[in-house]
Amino acid sequence: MNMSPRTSLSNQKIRDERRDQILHTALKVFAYKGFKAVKISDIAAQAGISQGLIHHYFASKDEVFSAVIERAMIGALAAFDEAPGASADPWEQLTRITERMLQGLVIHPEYMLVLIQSLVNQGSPSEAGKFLATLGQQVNSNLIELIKAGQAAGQVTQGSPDELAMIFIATIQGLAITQFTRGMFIQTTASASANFLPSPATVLRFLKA
Amino acid sequence: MNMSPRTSLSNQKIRDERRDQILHTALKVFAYKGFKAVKISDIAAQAGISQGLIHHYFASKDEVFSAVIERAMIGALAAFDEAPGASADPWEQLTRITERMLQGLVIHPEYMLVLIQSLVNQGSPSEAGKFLATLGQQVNSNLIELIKAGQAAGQVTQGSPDELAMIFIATIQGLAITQFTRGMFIQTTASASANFLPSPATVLRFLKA
DNA sequence: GTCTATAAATCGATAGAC
DNA sequence: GTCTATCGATTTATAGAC
Repeated sequence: MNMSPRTSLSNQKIRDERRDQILHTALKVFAYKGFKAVKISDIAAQAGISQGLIHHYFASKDEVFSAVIERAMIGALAAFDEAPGASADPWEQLTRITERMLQGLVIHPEYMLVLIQSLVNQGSPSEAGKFLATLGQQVNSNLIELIKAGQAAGQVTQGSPDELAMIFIATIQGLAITQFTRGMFIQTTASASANFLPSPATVLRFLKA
Repeated sequence: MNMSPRTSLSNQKIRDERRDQILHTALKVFAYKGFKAVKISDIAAQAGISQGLIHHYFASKDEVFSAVIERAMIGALAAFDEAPGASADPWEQLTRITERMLQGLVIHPEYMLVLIQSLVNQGSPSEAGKFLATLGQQVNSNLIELIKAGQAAGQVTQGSPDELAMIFIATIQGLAITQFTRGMFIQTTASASANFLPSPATVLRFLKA
């Protein structure tokens, strides 16, 4: 079994790309249909490969889903990462994080949707629940710290930081659903604004001191 | 076929009760697992009856789900119904509606959850989507009218009523999810407030003029 | 590495007994 | 009105060819 380094590297690259391709496709499919309603063949068809090949890269449907959830959760956490020359002003940070999340909902609604799918459906793979619980706590505590800092600076209204963080997360999650179901509840009267998400300032209004 | 009235009435009562029992059980099961993940046998087991009996009352699984969605949607609309001696003050009405919805989330989280399940999952029975679209528009326009009235009275902040209504609905939906997943993200530090929903006043803060 | 064919399990729906 | 038994269709996962 003498493999040249070149072949070995080449194969590894193909493997990585396929794996990535499968996860990328699976994200969209799972986000719109939920774990149980998705058939392996759905992902395969959308990715333009065979059912069998997916099982070559992932042992089971559960494993694909868990990998998708882990990715999405890490993406959600990334919204809290500091930009290079970021200010330390709490309110500006809250605004920027909200901005990122709202933009994320417009550009890649699948990330938040698949998380909601996993949250809402008992019977999703238990492995996926682990990522959600662990990384969800990080999101929550990051947010609470920021709210406390904002309160100390007199920018954020007084009140339980836990309660305020709960509403913030709830609003973002709810907007993801609204974004997804856009078109169902739109009035026939022309109202262009109904087609877009609210501004960060509007979302954060309930926090303003 | 000479049936005495008494037997006929008796049978009808049994039929109505069974049907109600099935829908009541199905609501909970569908809310926690989503349409596709639910087996007819799950509902049957939870209701203490046989699989076959469910098919005796409903032609298909789709039909059970649609009936559940219709019930839940009518329940959501009911939050807008006027109480007997209700005031005409817009802000008071908003507060009362919010209060009812939040109480509903605590007492019967299944109603909102099953609606979210149906909203989020493509591949739910199309019949169910009809109820959602029709009744969802009613909820939305009721809310928008109330917000406009509040703005005219100087109680609600200026801004697009559509946008504000969107955030309100998003927050309620998101809180339903939060309520459902309570326990996953609770910090180890003692914080009793993390176990409860926010007050109507806090939820409505973003609307306050 | 990728595909086709198939095995094995699951589940919605039906048929018929009580 | 209710239950048990079964059919038929769907779908995950595997086996083997290319």
